[in-house]
Order: sequence, then C-alpha cells, then structure tokens
Amino acid sequence: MARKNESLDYSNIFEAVEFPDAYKVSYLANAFVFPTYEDVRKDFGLVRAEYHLLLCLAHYSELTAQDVARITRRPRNSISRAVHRMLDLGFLKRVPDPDDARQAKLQITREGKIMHQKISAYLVDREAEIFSVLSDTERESFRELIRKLANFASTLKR
Amino acid sequence: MARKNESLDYSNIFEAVEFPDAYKVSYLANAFVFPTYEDVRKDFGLVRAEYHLLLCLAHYSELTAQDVARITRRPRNSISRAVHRMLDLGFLKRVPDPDDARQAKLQITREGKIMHQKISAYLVDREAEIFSVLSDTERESFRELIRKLANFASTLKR
DNA sequence: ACAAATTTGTTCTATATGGAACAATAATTA
DNA sequence: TAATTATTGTTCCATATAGAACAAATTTGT
Repeated sequence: MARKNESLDYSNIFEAVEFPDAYKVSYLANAFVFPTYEDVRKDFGLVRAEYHLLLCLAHYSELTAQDVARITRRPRNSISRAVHRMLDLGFLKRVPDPDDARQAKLQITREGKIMHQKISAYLVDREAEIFSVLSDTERESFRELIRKLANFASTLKR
Repeated sequence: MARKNESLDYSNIFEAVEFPDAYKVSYLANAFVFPTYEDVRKDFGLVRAEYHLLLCLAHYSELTAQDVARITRRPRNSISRAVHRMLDLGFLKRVPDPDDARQAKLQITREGKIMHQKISAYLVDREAEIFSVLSDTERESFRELIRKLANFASTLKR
C-alpha cells in the first residue's frame, strides 16, 4: 500500500500564513540558526551564551558581561553563568575594573581565540551552505536588506 | 561624572563578524522573532508549539500531530504535549483515524479559530513594524529572497 | 505469511533558559 | 553631605524544550 499523506506539501503554509515574510524569517531561524547553535553545542561543547562571549570578545578586546548581554540581547544571568564556565575552561580571563568595583573587564585568552576560530570556520561554512541558493547579485541585495532590518532590530527596546 | 562606556557601538559586530549575513538573520530572530513568541505566551497564554498547532490547523483542515511536527520542524514530543493542552483548552479536536490506529486527525475548533485570529492580528502588526524600515520595492525584493532561503531550508534534513 | 523495520504518539528525564529578587557599588539629586 | 536611584553581577527558581526510550500499530522485504 502506498504511503499515506505523501502528497501533503509542507511548504504551502509559507504563502498561506497571514504574515508570510516574518514567518519565513522565523522558519529560517528554526530550521537553520537554532540547529546551528545546537551543532556548536554538540561539536564544540559550548552553549549559545558561551559562544556569544567568545564571538564578542574576539572582536572587542575588552568588554564587561553587561556589554555582552547588550550586544547579543541575552539576559544578564545567562551571560553570568556562561562567564564562569568560560573562565573555568580557560577561554576567558577577567580583570576587576579599578574604577568600578561592580564590574569586571573580560578578555579572550589564546585558547579562546583558537576555539573561536574553529567555531567560526564551521559557521562560515554553514553560512555558505544556506546562501548558496542565491546568486551573487541576490546575495548582495539580501545583505543590504538584512542589514537594514538588523540595524532596526538593534534599536528595539528590550 | 559622565556615564562610562557610552561611546561603545554595539552594532559594530554586525560587520566585523566572519559570517555577517547569517549573524544578522540570527540577530533578527533573537531580537524580534523569539520575543514575539514570548509576547504570544504572555498575552495569549500559548507557548510556541501550541501556537504552531493553531497556525497549521487554521490553514490545513486536518493534520496529524506528526504533520504539524514536520511543518514546523518541532520535535514530536513538544507537539504531543501541546496537543493535550490545546484539547483541554478547547482549541482543537481530535478524531482517531479509522485507517491507521496509530494516528489521529486534528482539527481546529471554532474557539481555536477565534484565538488564531487574535494572535494573527498581533503578528501581522509585528510584521508591519519590523518591515516598516524597508521601502515597497525593498520589501518586494526581500520577500523573494527570503522565500528562496526558506524553501531551501525546508529541504534540509532534520 | 512472517520477520524485520518503520511510524506514531507518548512518558520520562536532563538541561538550557529567562524572570525575579538580591547585595554591593556607583551615580544622581536634594 | 546625605538620601535616593540606578547599575552590575549573582543566585534561586520555574518552565519551556529536546533527546531517548517505549508500546502499539503498520508497512516492508524475503
């Protein structure tokens, strides 16, 4: 007997939904972005906030935990947890701020940089994979558009 | 005394990161998509999988739990849990499939449709908000590009 | 026809995550 | 200066979520 339901087209919803563009952004996140975080967790042993620390401190030489929370829009307590684990793992170092005893400046270590490079190489590949469906000019268009959207999103209150 | 760190530009990372396009998709998801799910949870009392059930069954008259899992790419157990709660809430009804005792066909109820319309109205507004930064032609371009990307993502193995 | 493999829906369990409250410190205002 | 307010990082707690294993039913392959 033939397999039932085989003619059901699961992507019809893309066009039927009342907010098709936002839905597809969401879908892309669920199908691609989130699984990528999951891969990073499985392959490199770092959860999202931990990887975000690495990412931020690979590009800013010195940040507080609060800075990272703002950059990534993750809650402070998630970052706090992640900081401790990254310190234990030797991927970060922390130096108290002499001018403000509440906070401490975080820096990435040599080991952290190496880990960052490994993860980044993987993520660069993942990016290439998903965007391979676009032509060069399409890719360029998308880059401009997503830049506008992300910049706008960065102004949203938290 | 002036506030410290006030000159730090949190969006520099958008261009510095090694995978800028994927990063911004991810950022948009974190800044916009997931907070939207959170709003739905707070304002309407439905978690993601529960809302996804409503969404799917508002557009397909009859689906199994497995169908919904595939359409939304959520794990089966999340959908299973959500189905029970939605049945209790009276938003769904379930009829056993006479041809296959393993599965049951799900349908949305009148109350479910009403709830779906309320949530959809909210999400339509959210969509309009984020895409307000794009011109009409930009919006049209983005629609085409995200469609390609989402369609490709839908072919990815799970 | 019969054994093996697959599919569906479920429960159990582990964990990532975010909200709330808190103490310590710093900044602001009176 | 003194009192109030804000900020930072932290711990505690509740919950959403996904993996794994499972039983029942169905399909596939020999």
